[in-house]
Amino acid sequence: MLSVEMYPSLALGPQRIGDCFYREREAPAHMPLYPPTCDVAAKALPPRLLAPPPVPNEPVTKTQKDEVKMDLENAFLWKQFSSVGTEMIITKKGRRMFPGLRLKLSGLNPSLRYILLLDIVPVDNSRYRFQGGGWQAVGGAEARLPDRVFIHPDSPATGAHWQSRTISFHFAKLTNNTLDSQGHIILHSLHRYQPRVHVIEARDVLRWGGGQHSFVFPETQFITVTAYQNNKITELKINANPFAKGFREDGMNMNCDPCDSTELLTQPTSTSSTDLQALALASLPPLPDPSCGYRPQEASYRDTLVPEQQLDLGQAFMASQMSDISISMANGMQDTPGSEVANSIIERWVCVMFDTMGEAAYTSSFPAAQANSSSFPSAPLPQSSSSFPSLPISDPSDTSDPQPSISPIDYPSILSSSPTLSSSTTTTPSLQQTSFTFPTPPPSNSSSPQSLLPSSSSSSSPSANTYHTIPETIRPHATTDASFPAPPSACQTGLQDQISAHSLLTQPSQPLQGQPVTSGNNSPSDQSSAAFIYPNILPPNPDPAPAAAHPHPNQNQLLAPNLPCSLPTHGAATSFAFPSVPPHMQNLSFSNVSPTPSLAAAFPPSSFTHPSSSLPHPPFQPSSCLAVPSSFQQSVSSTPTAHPQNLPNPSASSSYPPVELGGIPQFNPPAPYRPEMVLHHPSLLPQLDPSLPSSTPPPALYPAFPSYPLRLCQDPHSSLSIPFRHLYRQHQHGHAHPQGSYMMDMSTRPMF
DNA sequence: TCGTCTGGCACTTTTGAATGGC
DNA sequence: AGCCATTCAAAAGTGCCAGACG
Repeated sequence: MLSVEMYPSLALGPQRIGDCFYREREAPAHMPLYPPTCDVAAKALPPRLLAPPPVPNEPVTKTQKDEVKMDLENAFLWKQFSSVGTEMIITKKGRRMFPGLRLKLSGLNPSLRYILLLDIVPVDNSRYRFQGGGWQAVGGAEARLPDRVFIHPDSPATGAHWQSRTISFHFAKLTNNTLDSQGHIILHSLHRYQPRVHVIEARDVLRWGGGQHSFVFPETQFITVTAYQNNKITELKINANPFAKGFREDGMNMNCDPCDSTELLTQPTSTSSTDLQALALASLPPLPDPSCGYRPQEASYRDTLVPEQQLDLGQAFMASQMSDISISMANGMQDTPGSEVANSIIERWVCVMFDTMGEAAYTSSFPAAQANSSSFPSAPLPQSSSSFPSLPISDPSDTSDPQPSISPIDYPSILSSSPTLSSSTTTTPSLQQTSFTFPTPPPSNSSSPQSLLPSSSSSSSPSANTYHTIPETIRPHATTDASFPAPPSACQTGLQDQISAHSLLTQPSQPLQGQPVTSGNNSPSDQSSAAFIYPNILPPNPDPAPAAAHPHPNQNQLLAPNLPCSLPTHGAATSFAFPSVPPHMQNLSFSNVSPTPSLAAAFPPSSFTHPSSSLPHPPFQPSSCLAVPSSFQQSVSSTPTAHPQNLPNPSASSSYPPVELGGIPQFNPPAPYRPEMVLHHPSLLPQLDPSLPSSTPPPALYPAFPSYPLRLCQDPHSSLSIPFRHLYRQHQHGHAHPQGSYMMDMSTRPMF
């Protein structure tokens, strides 16, 4: 089982959230500085502070927030890699991602502060092997590793800050070292992952956990490797990565700054990314199908707003903490015991937040993912020629590309609600629905009129209103994986692409996802046969039916409920135990949650099941569920209706009772330093495998993962200066860190 | 034997300190 | 003394390769 022994790093102070912050500049050699721990606060933290704010009795309808839109600026580059089958090197010391995630945010409230998180979740429950020029699933995935979240160094920062520059997560590193103590994101080699970005409001020091938006860019899926398998990928990396310049035959120098976490936007579009892409692409073969050309820059995924959670921590507390955090807070820092408490509280809050986030992630990210992935293979839309997959993009400057580019598809936000924890003060229920805008239309998608595409970058883009959805569903295995490279059978026209949110919701129910996987198909042999051919090899028009017919071997297992929280099948739904979480915390934001329909929509069962997570965790209650009110759970679990088909209109779906957010006055300007933080949180581990039926608990491929209850442990290192700490999933029995560090204590997790 | 992983290597970029000039 | 620009060395990132491991 997972335990501290197994993951020593988990117990390390640095791992903690607070520790996650470090100042890049200050640290020599880019070594993360782990400030002193701030555990003391925890000890000092008065119980009352720990207690979550009371849940508002009545959800207040919250005005729809501005739609938050996120664009993947270097989507073009990602697309290039995706078309070949993106591979990411992981090393023991940690390896940066390339391409990195370069994002542009819009729709944020300039005055509010937001935290940006990056997490990487497995796409399916398979292990891959590069064979015959493609990636094939060759077996079950390995036991899931501690989940870590990378918090953007600039976090928290104002909406104006985020929107004024290109946001890059290049600092995030991937490692295969399960004992990693550097806070890197731990992944298994030869597994397929999907990065996700979460935007969380931090309205004020006292109240964090406002609306949450999660974004998934299907083209950013990748397979982890310790050495590149596909020469094409190597070529792309060498051509596009400045650090690999030495390997270029032509010595082409790419103009890009790999190190900028955020790039100030002097222009509407980040030139650097564009230039980079252009340069990188220059050497690349042209895309076969221009008609399907999509404009990464313009494309944007729209997230769904996650229920807001508020924690009313208390100003004094928050102020002190924030100051300590070195996050410049307007309120100034008070060096008082309160600060310590604040830290602890924050950590606690983070745990909770992530729990809720997890849900959010499910809602937003999954849907998107589904849509996306599905779009490739099973996209309902007509167009089709999906040349997308393996075709290289010829025109580096796709922006300039005269050819019709596919307008970004806006996916209806699956779930947008901001259930606010009712703080003592006001609670405004806010449901927000945002649509997902898929930056990259299904790969092969046909050209959609540009006009249709709202440029994500432009704040003015009206896209917010439109919920365009791509009816595609993601399939974890074989054909479904197509999301990645797979050539979509059809290209979407912008108009066509625009699908009502409702349709989006319903789509999940479509054949692919909805269809239950038969156990018979699960045989290992089947797996190999059904092997998903990573990128190119996918059949032009993957037939959903076949996919269903040849589910990944693991699928059976995958059958587990999509949502961790929705594990009712396991019977866990109601039984969640969150030792560390106060009861009311659990109920926090969701008390008002509207009935299932919305939830179901948000979390289509089929679409979310992640084999690894879901399967193994029978009883498991993801921490993500932590914040979920019982009602929510019930809805989810009880709502088999979750099937998209049954789902009500998306708009309706966003029925979460809004949690009220306190308006925090001012966050100080972003801290000068670049703190990085990695969190372990179960909640953020949604399952990307849509195809799995939620209703039936899958047979366990792996020993079931027990639940991951959140547990706060005291950490001797208290560093008031650091607001956040890494949260680790720890075995429930997890030994409290000797030093008493706070950790996410995940309930027992079997070690394999 | 095969597949995978690891560490070292050469190369490049980035960063910060040191230096010099104004 | 302060500011700015330039230079240099160290650190870090990159892919390649040979060897080790299971």
